[in-house]
Amino acid sequence: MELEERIARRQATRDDDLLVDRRPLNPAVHLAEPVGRGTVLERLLDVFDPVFDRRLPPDAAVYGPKGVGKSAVVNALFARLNDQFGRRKQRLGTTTRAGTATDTVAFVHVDGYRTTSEFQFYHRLLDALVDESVPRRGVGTERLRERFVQQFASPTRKAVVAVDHLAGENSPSASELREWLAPVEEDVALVVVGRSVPDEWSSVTVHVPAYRHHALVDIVTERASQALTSNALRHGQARHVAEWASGDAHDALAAVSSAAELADDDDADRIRASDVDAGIDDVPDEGVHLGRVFALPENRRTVLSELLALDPTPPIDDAASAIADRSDLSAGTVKRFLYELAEHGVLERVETDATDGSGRRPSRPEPQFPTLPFRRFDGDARPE
DNA sequence: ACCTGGTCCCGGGCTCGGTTTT
DNA sequence: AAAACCGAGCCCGGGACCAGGT
Repeated sequence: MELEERIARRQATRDDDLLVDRRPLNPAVHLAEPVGRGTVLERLLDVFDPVFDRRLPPDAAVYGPKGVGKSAVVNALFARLNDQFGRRKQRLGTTTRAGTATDTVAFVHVDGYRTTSEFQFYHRLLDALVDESVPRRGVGTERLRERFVQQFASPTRKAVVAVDHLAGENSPSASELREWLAPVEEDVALVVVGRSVPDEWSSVTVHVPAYRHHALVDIVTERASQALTSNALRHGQARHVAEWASGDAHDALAAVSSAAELADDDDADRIRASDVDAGIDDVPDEGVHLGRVFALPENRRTVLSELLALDPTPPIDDAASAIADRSDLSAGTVKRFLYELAEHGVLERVETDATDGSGRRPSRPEPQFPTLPFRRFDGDARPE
């Protein structure tokens, strides 16, 4: 920790709040330096080894269960490698004459949650590769693709593109990505990141295993020490949460974050057992990652936060009209959003037992993500 | 048979960048 | 140079239709 940070923390603690800085506990935000992922990093560096000779590495699939730091590792590694081997961004349409510059390999990391169409795919890549702003509207997909392909007109220009969160409901599939990259397949390597290896994947694979217990305890302890006053989270509590999360850092951080907020709201001077229990309780089994919720379009997120304000959750129809009253969306649209979110696993429809009259029984939309951290962190610390 | 919940899908409007006309 | 126009993707609204329960 830097000296300045330490001093800032002292100042912040003067009002003796338990919670000094909640950001390190945000489960959707990765640390610049991944903890406990040494072997995975080595394995990835093996795959990317050709780049040290300025050659293009092979395609690769990075896979492993939820919350084990796949994105964290790829994100951190790509940032460093791009600093090392990527060239400064260049203007659209200008290419360096062959031989006047050394070969460069740009490393670009895009999020599949936010990249749902071919247009957006090229847009994000161009945004990372060129200096000037890339139009979001008013220009066709065809045109963007041409500009993208043009980036690789120079034989010295290459790129490694990582697409995160593959196999999400709206995320593109590996075969779609291959199609989109087909015009530049000689110059671009594709790295896919997801829960499993895509079908018919014939290139390299790198497995990211769940965190071991002690590694997860380290992560929780490290982040808690940055976020809270000292000893606010006891070691036994960290171990307890890590045990419960069984290797899933997202769930563990969500639980600790909620526990800290609850304790802080009560002006407690340390996290109590009841806070930990409540924090754990707020994290659904088999829920979705908060990062995925934060990646939703703004209107869906406002619908979600309005939904959380309704307690207890009413049946979908009532919920939709209540939310519509408080927003500028129509009840029909809100209803459709709720059904879509349930379809994508963000909400779960729970059948009510109300049997008023005839017709099919309605269901209530229950959140399938940690709601306390959602309320605290939505809007801030969103990448891109 | 009838009712209500749930799914699917498409037209139109919005916004923004590019292009043509004034 | 400014203004008017056009066309791109995206989002909302809502209708048509299907599913499940009495």
